[in-house]
Amino acid sequence: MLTQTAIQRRPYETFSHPVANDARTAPPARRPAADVQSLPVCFARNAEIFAEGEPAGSVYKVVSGTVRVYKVMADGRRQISAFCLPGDVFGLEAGELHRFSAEAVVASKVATLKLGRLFAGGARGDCPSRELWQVAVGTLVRTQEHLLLLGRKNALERVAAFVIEMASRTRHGDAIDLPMPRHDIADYLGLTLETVSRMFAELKDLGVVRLASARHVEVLDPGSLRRIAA
Amino acid sequence: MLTQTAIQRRPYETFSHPVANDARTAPPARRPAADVQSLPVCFARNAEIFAEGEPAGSVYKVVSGTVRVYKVMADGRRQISAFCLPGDVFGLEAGELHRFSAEAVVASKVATLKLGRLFAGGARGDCPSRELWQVAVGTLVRTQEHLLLLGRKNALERVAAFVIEMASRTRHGDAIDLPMPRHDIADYLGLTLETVSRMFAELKDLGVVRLASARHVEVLDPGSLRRIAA
DNA sequence: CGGGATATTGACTCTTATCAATGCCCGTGG
DNA sequence: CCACGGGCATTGATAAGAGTCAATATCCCG
Repeated sequence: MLTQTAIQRRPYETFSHPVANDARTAPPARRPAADVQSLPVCFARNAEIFAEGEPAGSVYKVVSGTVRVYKVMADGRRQISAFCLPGDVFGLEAGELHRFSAEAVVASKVATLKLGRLFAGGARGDCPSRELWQVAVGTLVRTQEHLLLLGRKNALERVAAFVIEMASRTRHGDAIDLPMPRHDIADYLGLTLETVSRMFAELKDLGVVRLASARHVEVLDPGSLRRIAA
Repeated sequence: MLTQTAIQRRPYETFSHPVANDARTAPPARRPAADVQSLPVCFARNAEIFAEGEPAGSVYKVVSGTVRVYKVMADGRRQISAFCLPGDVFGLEAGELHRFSAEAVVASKVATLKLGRLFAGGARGDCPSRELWQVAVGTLVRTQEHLLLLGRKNALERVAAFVIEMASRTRHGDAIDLPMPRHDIADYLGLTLETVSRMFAELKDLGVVRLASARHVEVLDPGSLRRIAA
């Protein structure tokens, strides 16, 4: 069932309170990343920079070292969405909360930039409109969600997730009318059309959906479906 | 070698010149999507809305129907990055050219929005700064690139692509110093650490790289490496 | 020099791809 | 109205790629 690798152990010395160690200037701040602005902070190897679910309000720029940005599934499967090298910025979020976690891969210096300062109150030059920003950030969120699916979910989970996604976006009660052929679904989910077909059959056998026809799916058991999609 | 499905045939009735058919108002425009602004245009099933490599200068909003946004590899493997339903916006690009193609899945109406209008010359409310915009769009581009890798590339191709990515981002001649362990690489590439290790061994056996140690990779044959990464 | 984390390698399993046959659905034309 | 045909989908048999489990091997770092 769980095809892909799960993280066996994670006995990292989780330094949840990284310590500034640029000894010349830094006071012994606690949680400096969240408060200080634009002052590079050091993180030890494997130290957490921020975690999924924490309030977001800054972005971070790697000054030296390497950072991994990742997401972990309930059962421990992990998908790293990016490695950030010096100069890279990470931690940008669409909403109020971090949707990813970030850790230093090796001892790294990271500068923090308060988001408020990055929104130009009045424009200098042309900056994107609020709507355009929403579009870009929304696309980013969806794409990142899809990364986890493609990197770490098995065929059944992918198809279940797809059904959920389509159901949530085309609300007609719990009957979905798929506009696309199996081939397209396969190319979206990184599978073959035969596998997609088989997984639909399996969801049907499990009593989770009913297939009036190939394009017409009825969700019978949303709870199980959500559980399967992981 | 080529694990994933390639598109067997694509005998779509490529309507490269979709025709506006809202008969009340529309003149018989040619290539209306690129010129008209904000006037919904109809696309037939499987009609091309834009193609990879074409100049980009607008974004598109689905009014009715469904659109697939995708990328095709040289050998025909295709990764759909998104299905766009009514209300969704697509076609936003970081640079001058479209990096994806878009087609109507079923007969669809699409509104075109010139990008110029979406950059607020003077700000109403706060809009993101140019830098922040660059960060968001850059992250988006990288994430989308990664989608193709995770959805459609096999293990050897993924590792080869990873080596290329790291080489291009950490320029020290052609010797790379990987800061992360195999486990992290695996979780980035959607593989297991054993498979990553084996693929490095294979690249070595092929004479494409040299492994001074696990963390120290030397690219011997960039051409082959690029060819393998697909 | 020793020890723990990290990496490699091997044997085997399992999921998913591949190849191929058949079935279904729907529009079209006799 | 029914038969035909073509695209699409399902199902089966088999193969291949990647995962799993397990046994070393190597590399740091103290």
